[in-house]
Amino acid sequence: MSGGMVSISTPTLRRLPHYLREIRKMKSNGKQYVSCTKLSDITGILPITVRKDMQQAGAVGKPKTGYDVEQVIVALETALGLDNDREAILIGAGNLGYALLGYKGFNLCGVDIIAAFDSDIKKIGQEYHDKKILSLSMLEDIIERFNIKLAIIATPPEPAQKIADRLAAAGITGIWNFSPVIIKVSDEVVVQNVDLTVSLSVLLSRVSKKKKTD
Amino acid sequence: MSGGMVSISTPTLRRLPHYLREIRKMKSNGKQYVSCTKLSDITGILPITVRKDMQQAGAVGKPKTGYDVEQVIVALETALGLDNDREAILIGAGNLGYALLGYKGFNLCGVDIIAAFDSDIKKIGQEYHDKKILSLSMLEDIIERFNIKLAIIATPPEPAQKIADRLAAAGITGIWNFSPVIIKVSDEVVVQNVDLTVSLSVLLSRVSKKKKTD
DNA sequence: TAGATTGTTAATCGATTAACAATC
DNA sequence: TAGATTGTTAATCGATTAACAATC
Repeated sequence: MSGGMVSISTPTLRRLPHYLREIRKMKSNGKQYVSCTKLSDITGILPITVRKDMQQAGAVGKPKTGYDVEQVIVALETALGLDNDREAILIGAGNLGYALLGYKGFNLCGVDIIAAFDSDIKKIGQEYHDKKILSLSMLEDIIERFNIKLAIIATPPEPAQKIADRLAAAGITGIWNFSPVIIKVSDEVVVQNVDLTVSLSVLLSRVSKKKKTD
Repeated sequence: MSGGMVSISTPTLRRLPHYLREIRKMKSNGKQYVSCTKLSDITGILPITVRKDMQQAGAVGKPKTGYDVEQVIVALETALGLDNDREAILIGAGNLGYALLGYKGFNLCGVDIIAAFDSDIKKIGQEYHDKKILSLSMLEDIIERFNIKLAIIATPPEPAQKIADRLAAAGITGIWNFSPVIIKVSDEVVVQNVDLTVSLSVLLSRVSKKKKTD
């Protein structure tokens, strides 16, 4: 659909979901138009930044009125790749895996976890949040049979790289990695890391810096 | 202790934990020195970037030999604010909260969750991963009595802002926010967001962009 | 010594912000 | 019309990368 041949920068990509969430709220409140200044007020992001982000997302607005809510939602969803539903699998049904299996935010992104894998025989065959836990030996079979492209790694760090290798070989193109380790994959696979120790460290650093400068 | 009066940039702050993790491994393997090129090989980060990061962290190395493992660990821990232990509380004992209560990564950061809070009467009084679930009405009391400075918000988005207001008023200076909403606080409080919907959206966007350009 | 590595200074690149024109 | 808002072009800022000197 044209519109977005331009590549979207990572900082912008990170802000888009916030706009989308707020605009969806407005839509359900019956609003028809939204302006950058309005979004700026809500999110705390500078109006000019919002405008630039909208531009990158391929949204087109009308001077004075702003952006059509329906249209801008479509633009943002397309830019974020939420426009087509996706099925995902999860590897590692520990504490974090369990929480992710019950996480509702996935629906907002059009993602549905169809199965989870673990190596613990005691877990295999059980259901967590209505999702079946399968043996890791079935990994490739399920990926290929259901043509899965998206995988979530929620294992300890040690097996993460090997799991990633198996996923890539089986045809996975996107890996959401919660394991605190840097995973190396070929260029065809996209890895998005959520390293909680990194995030916590950044918080601690900022807090103690603030304390020092007081 | 001088060393680090210079403020550390966010991108650098994000990379430091990776170096720290790998250098700790080296230490336990008996290594005495580590070079930027070595760290680059392991992490995939450019050597010059590693060197610049080390500089920001206040690490001092020797030409030809590299950085003393013991010394650089101290430097990184100090830069990351991991040098003093911290007690934290958690608000919202749902799926995610439960997982966080059992998360081992906290120890690596010197953080210990001493209690969790929830509004659900059925949960109050129970123990998750050996941590007591307390009533939200006791929030301020516990924070002040134990002089807690760090809080983790793992509630749904709706109550998050109000919780944050209560936390700030009670003396919390650092908030780790897992709720998918932008929290507004005064300048004295540091908020670090872990918005899973944002992270997942970024992944989806990258995957679908890659698909288009093939 | 020679060579590898750190430390430092400069160049490049990209994101943010500012200024202003266009338009409904 | 007047004013608010988008769209666009330019300026600023900061992070990354490159080049090279210093040093063990």
